[in-house]
Amino acid sequence: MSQPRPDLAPDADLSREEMETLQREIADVAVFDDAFAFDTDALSNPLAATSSGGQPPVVVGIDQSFLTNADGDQDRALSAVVAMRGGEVIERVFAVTPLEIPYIPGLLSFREGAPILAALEELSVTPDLFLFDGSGRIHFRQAGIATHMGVVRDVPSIGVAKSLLCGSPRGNLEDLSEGTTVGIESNARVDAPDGTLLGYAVQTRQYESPNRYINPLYVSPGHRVGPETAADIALALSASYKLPEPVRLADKYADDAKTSLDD
DNA sequence: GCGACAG
DNA sequence: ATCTTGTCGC
Repeated sequence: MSQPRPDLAPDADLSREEMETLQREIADVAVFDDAFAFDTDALSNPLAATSSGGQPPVVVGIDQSFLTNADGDQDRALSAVVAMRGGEVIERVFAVTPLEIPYIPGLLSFREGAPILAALEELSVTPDLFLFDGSGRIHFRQAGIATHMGVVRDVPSIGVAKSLLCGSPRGNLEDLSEGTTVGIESNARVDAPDGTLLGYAVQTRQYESPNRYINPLYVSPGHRVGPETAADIALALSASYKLPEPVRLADKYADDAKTSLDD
């Protein structure tokens, strides 16, 4: 059984090359297959009494917003964490930490990892699953923020991104019907054999009629979850909105908490 | 050199 | 991510 790896936590003081080396190490220990004990069917059902007789699993959604100083510069990141069980919110916490580095595609976890880990420390319930706003295995070095955080805490995790960082869709992504998934495989930009399945484009919501259509989500394994299960869970946790509820609520909480701070 | 690029 | 009104469609 794997263990938490606090030694692999993101360090914003590392050189860019060291960050990339750390990401390859993280991808190496990450598990991109189902390796969890909770009951997937009980994720969104409030009354689900699991086969083992316990409570439904605790799903935690995580998202960030940014705070500005007097000069108008973004100087702090706010991480919002929303814990849900059986479709209901059971706890919310957030943490603010100073921003050390700018946003660099592929190095997001080194910018946002500190506030996330700090916020997770505040959580009193024990998470069974993390849902991140960002990529997991769909990443140049197969170590997006969902993978990085999942490995450090050794908690099953899934990356839910609104746009595609890298990789190639195995089919057309325009105007997919609700519930449809399209595989995303590695290409030359990804540190994996070409054709490796990295995740799925997932159409959680779609308009009924013509003209406009909603873009899919890009769901990928973070840690201890396989690509199919990750896509299934994203669909199961999406209600009336495009984003799965835990992520959508974390997104809103990050915004509300930010507003309540610099009011 | 040129293009791509989560949040 | 963030800055932001109106506006198209159900």
